[in-house]
Amino acid sequence: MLKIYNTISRKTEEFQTLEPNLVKMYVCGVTVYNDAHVGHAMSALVFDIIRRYLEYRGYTVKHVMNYTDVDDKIINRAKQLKEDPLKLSQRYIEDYAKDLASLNVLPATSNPQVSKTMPLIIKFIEGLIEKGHAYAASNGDVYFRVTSDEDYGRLSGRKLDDMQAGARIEVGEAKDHPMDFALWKSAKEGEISWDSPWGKGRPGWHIECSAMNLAELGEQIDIHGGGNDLIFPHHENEIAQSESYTGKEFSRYWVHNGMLQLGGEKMSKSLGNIISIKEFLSKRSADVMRMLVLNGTYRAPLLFNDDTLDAAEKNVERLKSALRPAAPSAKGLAAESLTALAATSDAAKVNFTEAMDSDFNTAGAIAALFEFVKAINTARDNGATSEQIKPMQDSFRELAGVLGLKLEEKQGSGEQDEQVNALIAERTEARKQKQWKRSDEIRDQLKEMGVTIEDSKDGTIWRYS
RNA sequence: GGCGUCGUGGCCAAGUGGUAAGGCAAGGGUCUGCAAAACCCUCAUCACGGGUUCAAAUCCCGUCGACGCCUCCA
Repeated sequence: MLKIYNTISRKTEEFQTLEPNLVKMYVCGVTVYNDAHVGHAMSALVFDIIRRYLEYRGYTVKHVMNYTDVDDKIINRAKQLKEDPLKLSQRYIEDYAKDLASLNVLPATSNPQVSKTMPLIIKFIEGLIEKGHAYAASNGDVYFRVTSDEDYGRLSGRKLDDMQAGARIEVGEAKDHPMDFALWKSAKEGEISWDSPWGKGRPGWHIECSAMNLAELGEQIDIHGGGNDLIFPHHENEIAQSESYTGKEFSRYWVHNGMLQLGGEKMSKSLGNIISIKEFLSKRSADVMRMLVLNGTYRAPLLFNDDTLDAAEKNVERLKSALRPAAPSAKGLAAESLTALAATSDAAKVNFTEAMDSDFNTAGAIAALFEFVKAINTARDNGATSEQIKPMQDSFRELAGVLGLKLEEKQGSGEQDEQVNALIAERTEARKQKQWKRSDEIRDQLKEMGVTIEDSKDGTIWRYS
């Protein structure tokens, strides 16, 4: 039985879908005006892992991730670059899609964009006005009336009265209540805008997601996800809008990932402590980033530093060690040992599922994968043949795949391979002659080429590292 | 100040009532010409102070501390 921690109830609940075997999951994507950073990667990875596990559990997952391509920041950046805002955002949408692909994140089922959802957004706002949940101000802005929603604040656990202390009405705003938020913002001179019943303008941030949800998944969804920095006000406001509009419970489960921490602080554009996904991938592999996430708890802050990354890298290497073949000359394992091996494999698989069922306890799932590693490596050390360990390796690889780990050994060109093989042949000959100096020279040379070698009774094996 | 999450070995981190998973690092060993990898062994009583209970890291109260949100943010 899969259990998921639900932000709105602050409890871990049994997971039940609205429709049998179908999960409708909406995850807040990014505002596209700059390179995405590893904090975005964390969120994308968390929901990729959740999606993959749900699919492994037999669900069909409709995974929607939006792109906010209409926004103040985009407009400002476009102005700076003297580029059309929609072209700019389109450029970064394609860029982000590439980043995600290079992280082995499965593409969402659909990626709606604000600029392409405009008619529904306007219709949505009109509906809210009709129902008395929103009002058009004199300046062309439209606001959501928070006092019209009795439950306002229930996701973030805030009461309207508590929130008013810090609330301010900015100059130029025409709100009835300080906490009212913009559904539609009237356009300033020369800005990109769309026609609406309230004049030229563009939608506020929150209404987009409500509208795209409705467009892609309907009135009710199973899982709504995003970073926990979005709980208030973004998700709170989404709930207010959607439930006021449809009169139905919007999302059954609210799932929020913790923030990536760089030097004890959240990594964010506004703090300027950013490492882009591209920069990261120029130094470490996608598996390492994913392992960093898997090794932690998706809801907790994730420490991103050399120590945690080095450990993640070692973890990945260790997992890979289980996939290596046995020596061709291996003499084989007795039947009873094979039975024990199969039993270990089954137990590890159960542990994996139990961990993941428990609110996606990926750290526990990784521990289960290490059970495989130990069992496979021990079997190999004890003389199992490649054939004998293969079934367990297949199970192991399948589960690693559920977490999105590729565990690929680095590949070289055929030319390189030949060169390496030639050097190894020479070294083997030198070793036969006990010419240790020459042998070690070659080993150093190979190391410089990025090749690690291992000698054993059955010969020398090597790999790119 | 308000709301929320949390504080487990040198580091990362599972575990939410019955005497502490896993990984990294460290030390010892097997293997090796030496290495490397793998394997074996060693390594914590759970921030602090009270309380509930036959029994608590796990529940309750308090203290201290960290982080997030309260303004754009994954």
